[in-house]
Amino acid sequence: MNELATKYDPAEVEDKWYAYWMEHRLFHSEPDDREPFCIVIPPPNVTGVLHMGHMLNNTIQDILTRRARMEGKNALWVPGTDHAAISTEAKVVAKLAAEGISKSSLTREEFLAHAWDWTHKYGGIILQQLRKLGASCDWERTAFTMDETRSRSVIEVFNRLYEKGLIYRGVRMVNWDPKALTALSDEEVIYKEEQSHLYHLRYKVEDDPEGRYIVVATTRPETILGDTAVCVNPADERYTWLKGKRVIVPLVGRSVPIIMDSYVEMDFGTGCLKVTPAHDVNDYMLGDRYNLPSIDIFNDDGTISERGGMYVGKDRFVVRKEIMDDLQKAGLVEKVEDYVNKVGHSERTDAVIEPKLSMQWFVRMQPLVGPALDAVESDSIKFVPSKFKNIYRHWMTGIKDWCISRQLWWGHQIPAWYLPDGGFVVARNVEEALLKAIEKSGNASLTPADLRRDPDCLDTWFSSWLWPLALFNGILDPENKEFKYYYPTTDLVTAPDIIFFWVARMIVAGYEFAGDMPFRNVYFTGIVRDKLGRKMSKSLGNSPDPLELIAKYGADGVRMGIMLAAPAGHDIMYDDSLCEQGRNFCNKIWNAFRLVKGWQVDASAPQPDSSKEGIEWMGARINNTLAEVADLMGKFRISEALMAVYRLFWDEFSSWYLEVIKPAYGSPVDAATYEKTLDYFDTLLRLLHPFMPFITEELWQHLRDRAEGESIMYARLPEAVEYDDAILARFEHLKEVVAGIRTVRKQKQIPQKEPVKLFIKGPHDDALDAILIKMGNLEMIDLVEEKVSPSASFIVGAVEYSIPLEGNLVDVDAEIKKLEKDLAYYEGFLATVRKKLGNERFVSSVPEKVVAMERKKENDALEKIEAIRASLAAFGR
RNA sequence: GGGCGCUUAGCUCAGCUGGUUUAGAGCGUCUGCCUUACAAGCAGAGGGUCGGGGGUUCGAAUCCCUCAGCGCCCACCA
Repeated sequence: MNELATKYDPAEVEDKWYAYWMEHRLFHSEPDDREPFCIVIPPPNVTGVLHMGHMLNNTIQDILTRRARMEGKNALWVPGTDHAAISTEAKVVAKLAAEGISKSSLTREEFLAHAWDWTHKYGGIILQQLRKLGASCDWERTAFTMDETRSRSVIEVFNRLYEKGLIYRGVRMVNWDPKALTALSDEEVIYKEEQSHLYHLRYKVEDDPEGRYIVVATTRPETILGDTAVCVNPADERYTWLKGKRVIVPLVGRSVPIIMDSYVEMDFGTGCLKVTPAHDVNDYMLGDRYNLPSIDIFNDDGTISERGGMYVGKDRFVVRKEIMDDLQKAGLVEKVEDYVNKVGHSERTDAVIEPKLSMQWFVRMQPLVGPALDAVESDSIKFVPSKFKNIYRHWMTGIKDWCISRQLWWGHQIPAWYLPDGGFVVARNVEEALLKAIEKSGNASLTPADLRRDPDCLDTWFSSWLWPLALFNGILDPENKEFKYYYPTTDLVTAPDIIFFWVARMIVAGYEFAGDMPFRNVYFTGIVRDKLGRKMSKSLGNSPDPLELIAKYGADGVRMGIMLAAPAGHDIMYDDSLCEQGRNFCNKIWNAFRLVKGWQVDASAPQPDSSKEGIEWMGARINNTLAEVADLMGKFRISEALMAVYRLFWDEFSSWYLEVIKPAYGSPVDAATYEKTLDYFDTLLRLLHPFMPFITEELWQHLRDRAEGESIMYARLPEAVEYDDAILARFEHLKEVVAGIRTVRKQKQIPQKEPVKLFIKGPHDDALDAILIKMGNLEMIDLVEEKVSPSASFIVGAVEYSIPLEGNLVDVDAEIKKLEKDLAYYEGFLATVRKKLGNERFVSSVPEKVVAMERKKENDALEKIEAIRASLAAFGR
């Protein structure tokens, strides 16, 4: 094995092992007698590409899945993609536009053909990218939110909810996206603070002999075209004289009534509110209450319509400027103030949302949320971190109806058919619709051609919310074996920004359609930010390309890098240097392997005592970490678990254990030590595998002879067994002694190769003497009553260690200074301990255990102080 | 305007049902080393009094109050 390169080359092994895992179908899972473990992937947009958020998210899912598999569970990670209605349709529309084709010139079928072409061309790229990461998804189960089973599930669910009276169709004020030309749900509107203006406009009082006017403050002057009233607070004495009067809308010249409603805040703006019922949620409410006409002045794309009467065809933001110019010229502007307000933007297109009155489909959510709320409240479904429970509860308790219709073609078409003479039926297909239509209309001569299907599609999330159910066909065939085995799934890993869009709704759907939770634990990742704390985004250009990172650092290195940066419950401050650390760690593992496999083994060689001692310690140390990692993983503290393994491998196994058992150069290692070392290496690789699948498979395969088809993926993770804490404590003491010797060597410039003598004064445990001699390169250890001079000494615990030196090498002043510094420290410490112990109330009111601990501290400090004093005395102090 | 969270070494974070040797880790920094597994490395060292202030307690990074800064979620003041 000596011909192995000194550096690990990930490119050489990653594709090889991924192909091997695929070839042997090692990711595939079928129901059996084992305990199931299941994760369903948050389906990425079918035509999307991998970004850092996916990297984080999927690395975590893979770690959880691989670990469960190695714990002997039947682990399944189901991959898939989302049709992403709005964003995919927008991409296809843009692509067609580039070719000079407008969507409106196409039939629905033609457009969908283009959309499917696009999906087949770009769809699944992201899943290929996940393979580069090492994702152990069961690709045989890859699903799509618009495939046959998922589509039928969506239609079924729509029908069931409709039959229960939980889906209705009606005219409501909805959020309109003038760019995507569709209605949106409330959740798809992002409110952003914007620097804007508050325009104070003059409305003349109609037929007023004195020519009086009132001043109305608005942020949207262009909407005066749709004004149908002006409202003041009835308690506002400034405006009592306006009662019963009418005012003239500036420029427009329309006469509108003054209405009085306490909704208006007297101390905001001028206390006068213009009312535009068609374009503002609150104005709509006022219009409703006072029976005002509603004038919709906008076209769907945000330009002014014929009904606006002026500026027809111009964009709303252009009109805002123009109308202000015209108002200015007409002397109808009182003043313009700077003003910061919140403006709703489309989550997908970023277009400014226009409140719009329109006919849409809605789900009544309130009757559905009960069990979902209770499940999280009672921790039946566990949220990690738990702070998201508050956010969830707040949303659920104030939940509003969900607008599910979208004016798109790409998606699940709403299963409603309109009858020729009015009315509609909801059905699972056109045949069923026809039967229902005939029954409803009493017209037996109806044919499918007489029915017109609702052209709109459903919100993407109306299919996503069924994901864990529909993946196992749990909607259409709830008694099937797979659904019964894998559902409820185990963990869900997702970003917190889709808690309402997706997580909450899945929980609702789980209880509504299957009577059970969709998953037991939800792990919310942080948001990946750059090292300046900015969210990674395309527009900022601060997001590295994950595939380039993998090419540079290896998939294992990148996985480790991102996990090191991802403490539970925090955003991720990502920096390339973390991947570098990951890559370096791979190299460390690689070289440890080169060392061990490079040894000659001599079956007849005796096992040195130092190796026996080292083996005993390493066994305990590994068990210690096994337990720690199990505990941390159970709490989803994944980066801490990784760090524990990292330190075990690097600091304990490589820096200590391997150095302890390493044979002299050119000498063989004894068989017992060698075998035990391979065992330990094997265990460490298993412990590492969920985090770094590729390098661990590569080395595990080479560590011993493996049969074709064998994989570390299915090697069982050892469970921690009992060990003696004293072994660990003893070794920690030894490390300090060795470090002390090294420090003396460094200060006195004594090379490691030159053996030294070590004199020990104080209680000495000789259990690790063989290691001490080897690691310190000691020619002898001697227990003494009095310190030997001249020498350099150091104290560990209450034991004084000294190395005799040529007199001229001893810097007496420095030695004394150091000892005095230590003495001061321990005397200070002793004082604080004694202060406690001297306190009546402490000794009488505190558990005995605590007092005993303080007494031990006191005792240890005293011993230490005594040792230091003795040392100083030897220098004549 | 509500609600939640955060502020601990240069950086990123543990510790927080108060007492586990007058604060821990990784990275970075500094000082020696190209010592035949690894310079993507080895060995050693330095570094914070726990955002400010007040309080409770025998004892507080850990509990309470308050101030400041940062972040997130929600909300119809145009």
